Amino acid sequence: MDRRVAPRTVTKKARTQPAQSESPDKPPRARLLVDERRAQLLALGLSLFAERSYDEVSIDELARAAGVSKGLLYHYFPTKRDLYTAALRHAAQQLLDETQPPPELLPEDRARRGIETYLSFAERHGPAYVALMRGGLGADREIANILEETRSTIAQRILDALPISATPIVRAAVRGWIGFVEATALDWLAHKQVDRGRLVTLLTGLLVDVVGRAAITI
Amino acid sequence: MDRRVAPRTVTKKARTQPAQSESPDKPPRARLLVDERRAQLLALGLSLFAERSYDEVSIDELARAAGVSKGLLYHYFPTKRDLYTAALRHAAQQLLDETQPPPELLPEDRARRGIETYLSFAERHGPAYVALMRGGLGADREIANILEETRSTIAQRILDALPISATPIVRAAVRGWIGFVEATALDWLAHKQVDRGRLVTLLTGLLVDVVGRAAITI
DNA sequence: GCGTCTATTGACCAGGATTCAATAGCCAAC
DNA sequence: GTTGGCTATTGAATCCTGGTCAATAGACGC
Repeated sequence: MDRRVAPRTVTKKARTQPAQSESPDKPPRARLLVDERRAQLLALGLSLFAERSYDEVSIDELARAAGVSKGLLYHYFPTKRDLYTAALRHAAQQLLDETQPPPELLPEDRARRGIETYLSFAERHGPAYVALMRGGLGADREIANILEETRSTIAQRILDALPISATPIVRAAVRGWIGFVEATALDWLAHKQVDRGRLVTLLTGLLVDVVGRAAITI
Repeated sequence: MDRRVAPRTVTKKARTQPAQSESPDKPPRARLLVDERRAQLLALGLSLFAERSYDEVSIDELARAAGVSKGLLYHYFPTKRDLYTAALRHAAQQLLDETQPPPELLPEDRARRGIETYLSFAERHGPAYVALMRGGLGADREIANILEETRSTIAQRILDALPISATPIVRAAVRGWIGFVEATALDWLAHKQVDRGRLVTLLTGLLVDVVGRAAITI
């Protein structure tokens, strides 16, 4: 996570390098491709917002860390919150991608594998995962939507793999189970008291219980 | 939810009412008892923060809605966030109080009753409950702590009522179950697709499943 | 009525989000 | 290799909102 952009586009020619010692080390304007810069800012935002809360991270800090002017941030993201939500969306998508289990596996294995990769993601990204899930920002619409969609996508994957029809109660149960997974993942990250394998086993088995009980609940 | 304080302390004497038409309707300073004022501001804060996110509600708006100067808010709450957390804490405590089931009931009935009152609370307070749970504010420490303590208290209640010892995995499972309840409650509020009684039955039965499965998970 | 206590005010300040006209890399055409 | 144009980038100015503080004005006891 290098917080300073390597002025690679400059190295080609290294022209207009006045070598004036006006300021100790003032890197010349680094002009990147739009996509590169956007990706850089996104990644930086993600890493900063993962460690500290939304308004503990100022635009100025963000800009300084990126080695870029404040104005440029606004060129890429119309508002601070947009940067935040974009970063969140990015992380959420990454989570969805990684936890998509190979379709050739048997249903039970798919479930287990999905849970395993989910926990891996949580463990690997630590604070970012917490930020993603606790996502809050005080019930902000946009944020809530991102989380909502993410959960919804996961729920749909599960429902699709189920041999029974997705009645409202089954659907609710699956949503609940996702809440269960999030809660235990968070708890697990915080305390690391239970063995990872046991947790996976518990979660997998529980999915069966949950769906089963939902199906027979009158 | 009247957003203007009735100047009740003034009605006693109604003195120094100059009746000058200097401004259409400028209510005289209403001097309340500290506790009253504090309670009023807390309630107002809760209602506003329940509807819109933390920084969509400005101090100015809060003050205007309370019919009070900005400075007074800061007399009662050292910071905007303090007001927010105080309101949140208040709501959380209320939730805990209401969901405490009568101790004379049998364990199963206690569980059922607790869940019922929990859902009632969620239903009755609607947006406030959502704000409480989604509470985030970007993983702000203080906020997270309030939610953490609330969940922890509920978990402890359950663990105390359990006939088995609270091993780490059982503890984790109970935490997970609480996450399950929150997720389904939120979903239920949003869609109201499943019958309340069925949901209670599902949640109650699941608590048993969860604890049982946790206890036997190797 | 008068003095005291303190709840309340409103003008002020500071810091951080946002805007925008001006600047400067890079590329292509000559 | 110079010139012109496109646009990524800047930084100074603005605006908004959270937070401060000395001054004001209800209530109450005397």
